[in-house]
Amino acid sequence: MKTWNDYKEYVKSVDSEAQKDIEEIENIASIVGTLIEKRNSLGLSQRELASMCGIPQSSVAKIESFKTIPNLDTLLKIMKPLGLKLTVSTV
Amino acid sequence: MKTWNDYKEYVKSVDSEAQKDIEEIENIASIVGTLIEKRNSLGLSQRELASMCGIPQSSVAKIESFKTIPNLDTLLKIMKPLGLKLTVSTV
DNA sequence: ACTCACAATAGCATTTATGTTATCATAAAA
DNA sequence: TTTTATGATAACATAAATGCTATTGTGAGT
Repeated sequence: MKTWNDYKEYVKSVDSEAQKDIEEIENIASIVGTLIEKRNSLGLSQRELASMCGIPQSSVAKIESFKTIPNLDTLLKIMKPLGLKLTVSTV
Repeated sequence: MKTWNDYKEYVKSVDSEAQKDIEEIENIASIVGTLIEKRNSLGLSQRELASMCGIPQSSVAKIESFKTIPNLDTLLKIMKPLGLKLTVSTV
């Protein structure tokens, strides 16, 4: 069983430019992962959350399952009822 | 001369559901505004920043002038060379 | 077995962001 | 006055997200 790190190292060995793409993927995964955890910790189903956001359940599912990368406005719509906010800070 | 707050109050008086839309707009404006300030403080032109991101200058301009709301991945591409990161936190 | 809630997915239309290239208006500098 | 750099914008094609509706597979509970 290969781990995510195994794939990461492989991709970087094949494509030296992959580093920043990988960082971006992990960044997105981290943000979306936080959404999922928060939704679960609040005991909300995708349908419930979606109706709070005013977006369809299918859109929530696509984002949570990494089928699509959300727009900033959609992301904020979802974060709002979860009590989450997006902050820009310096590295 | 009407201010942004004047328009805000007017819209809210006409549409009571407008509150969260307004918050979302201000949230996006805050994030994009930070990008603009940071780019300027670094003395970078849109063209220079765009080439660092691997995206066209027109895309940067459209986002900075609020012609489009960026995707999460595009936003992260732009933030990277500016030394900015996106953080999810609880309200 | 049956029901129920759930996440995932499918098909389709529509909207929107993105890429590409080029141009425009402006202001600053030569 | 004539470059030069800059941000904004235009037109078009393509890619992608979203909305809408419905369905599927799965697991929990009855």
